[in-house]
Amino acid sequence: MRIASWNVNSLKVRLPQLLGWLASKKPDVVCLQETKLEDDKFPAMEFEAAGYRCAWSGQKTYNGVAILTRDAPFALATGIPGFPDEQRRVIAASIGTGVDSIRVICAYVPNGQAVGSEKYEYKLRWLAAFRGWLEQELRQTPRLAVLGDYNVAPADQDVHDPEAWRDKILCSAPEREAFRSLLGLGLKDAFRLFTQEPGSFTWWDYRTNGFKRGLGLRIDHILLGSELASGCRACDIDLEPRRAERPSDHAPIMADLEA
DNA sequence: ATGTCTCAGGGACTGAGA
Repeated sequence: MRIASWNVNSLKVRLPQLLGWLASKKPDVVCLQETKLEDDKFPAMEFEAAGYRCAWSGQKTYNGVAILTRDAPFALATGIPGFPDEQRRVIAASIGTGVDSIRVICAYVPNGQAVGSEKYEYKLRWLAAFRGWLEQELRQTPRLAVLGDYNVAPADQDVHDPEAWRDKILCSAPEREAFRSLLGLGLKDAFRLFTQEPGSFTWWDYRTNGFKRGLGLRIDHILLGSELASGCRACDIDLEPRRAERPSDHAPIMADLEA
């Protein structure tokens, strides 16, 4: 089973490219972030025609998340329990039957804007609440996969110029500590289960022409509970969509799981 | 490199957010 995550930066703009990518790469589960669509505008019909069932939680202009699955998703949940938030940033769904079922969480972690800003404080509060929720979910369902745009580059090797980014947003010590505390729950960073090329990134700033210059960060991640991690065969970043016309600023990441 | 892309409001362009 192949599970993927992609921050599409507007599902309206990226829908044709996403449909082409689904037909070409045939993932079984896809977590989307920054759909930027209100719920009544979600293109469920187009995805169903492509062979996917959907769960979504969106809003106007910003944020918005969705999960596409081959089989019908169940036990849907939106938002972090006990953390009231207007911003649509998380959705969870279960797929499969019996002992083979897995719990999928799709997350769009706040960007944080700048270290020390109000949005940064919100990001850290959000991540602390997120950790508490994942701890509960792991107790109920160890077969947990948490995919999304974490807006955190976990280590210097995930940054094209670590010195330039030192203590900057996406790289600051408190953000990295929050990410490490997720791994402390027993979750594994699927990408780092394998030998990877140096300079492997998932996001490049539009403004600096970052992709062509190799100026990227690895901020999109697939975290797996230990059981799923031990059955993970591969995890790769797909650069092809980032080379397309009108690309998202993010590339998709995909993991191949046993069963 | 205050660089680009996206959306909303309003009906050309500006401001938000990333």
